Amino acid sequence: MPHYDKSLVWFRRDLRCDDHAALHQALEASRLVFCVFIFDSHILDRLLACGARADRRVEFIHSSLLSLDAALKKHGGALIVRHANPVAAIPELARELCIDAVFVNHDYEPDAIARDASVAQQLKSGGCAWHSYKDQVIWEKDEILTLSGKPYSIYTPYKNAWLNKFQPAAEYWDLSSLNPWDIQSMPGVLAAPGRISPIPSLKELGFETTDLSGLNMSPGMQGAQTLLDDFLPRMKNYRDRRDFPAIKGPSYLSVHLRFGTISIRELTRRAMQAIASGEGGEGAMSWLSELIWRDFYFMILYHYPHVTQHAFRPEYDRIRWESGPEADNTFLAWCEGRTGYPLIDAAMLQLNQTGYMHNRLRMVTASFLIKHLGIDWRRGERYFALKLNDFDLAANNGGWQWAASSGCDAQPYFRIFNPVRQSEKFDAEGKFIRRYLPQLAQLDARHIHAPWLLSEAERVKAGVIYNKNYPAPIVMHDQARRKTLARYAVVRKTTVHDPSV
DNA sequence: GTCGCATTATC
DNA sequence: ATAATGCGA
Repeated sequence: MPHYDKSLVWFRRDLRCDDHAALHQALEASRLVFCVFIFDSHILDRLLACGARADRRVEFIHSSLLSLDAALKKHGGALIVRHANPVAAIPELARELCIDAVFVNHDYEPDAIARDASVAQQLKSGGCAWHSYKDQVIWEKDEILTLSGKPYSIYTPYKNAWLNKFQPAAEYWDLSSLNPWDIQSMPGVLAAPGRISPIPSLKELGFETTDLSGLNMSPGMQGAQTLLDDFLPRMKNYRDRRDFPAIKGPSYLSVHLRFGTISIRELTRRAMQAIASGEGGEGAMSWLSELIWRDFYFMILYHYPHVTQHAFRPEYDRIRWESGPEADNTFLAWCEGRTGYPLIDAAMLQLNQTGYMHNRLRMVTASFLIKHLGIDWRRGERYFALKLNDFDLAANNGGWQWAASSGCDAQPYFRIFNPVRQSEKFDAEGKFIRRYLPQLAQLDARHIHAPWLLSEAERVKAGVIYNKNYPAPIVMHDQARRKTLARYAVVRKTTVHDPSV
């Protein structure tokens, strides 16, 4: 690595200044280090085109940038923030500041890879170096391969290989590869340009403030640390509590992992230390496994970028999904939580009202859209992308393809979640349902999962009136199940012989 | 080639 | 009990 006079760290989905690979490397190799974030005008325009002037994610980023800027200022630096097309703006800024090298962390999304390639090419032709580092995953793209040198497509062997990548040590694993990237005691110095324009306000970006604070969502590194501190004592219970939407089982850190306001190495270290010390119970391994799924889906997206458009398994693109006005209506009913299945509707209301949906419910609602309403999983994927605060292309796509049975290591196509069984199992008392559907609150725990099983008189007695305050079920499970099995028959390689013949 | 096995179930 | 299929060693 040559030594540079002036470098630029381009922040993207890594909005923190601790344990930051690119920032560390820049400070290692440069005399002065400038920092920049670009609000990508393409992305913001697309959000505004959807009418989303109030987007929690834009506010989350904006607020996280203010804290990042404040933290950088404490060390003599500052965050340059611009609203532009980064493909033009980064080379431009590099020229303005006479930058010798730009440092970033790898991004694995197809569009981001193309964007980075274009920026890197321009910089290089202008005599500026480009350095990109692994930061947002533990083991990336080509670090975990099968014995034949190919990427894994089945999670369990991938996970085993992922774990085995850590050398054994006296304390279980050698975790030195998870040590934080040092920022504090580096040779390089953070710098701020002489004339720096203030960070644009949300309003100047074309957006409005949202209900982030009302939702008790704290952006920035501090917000992430608060959540982590809250989760650490609960980690050992994670496996046993994670599946119940009415209780506080998960860490709620996904949005911070999305924007990099916390380091994946810190979380992984915490989990693996808890496992090694024996204090993590079953929960720590179960939580670590979720972090490994995250690496897995980044790896899949990198190697198989076609998954953003097509099924991972091509034969699943042969499926004929429901389309036309009637399908549009059922899709809208699903979006708005009007399916008549209380758990589904409560989950969709949680998503619509808070931008969050419990993981168990992401599976149940996805399965319902695909396998009860017969609607193309891509439509559901797009809706989640629009609504989820923690939306991440790799994980969202992986999850939807899993539910559609079309992905790598997906659930088998003939496995169709029964929304009532799921409701009875994971919200037995109906506590979560009642939180979002107060009109069902008077139904007792036995009937709240399937109100249509009550007589009309009993429903009315509990204050539930069809087409007035709650809809009749949009589809019946048995019928939908049979229809879906028929729909999925096109993916079968063999024909089943009728045993009676 | 062969064999064990596969996140989150359902009836 | 089920009821597939192909991955990965």
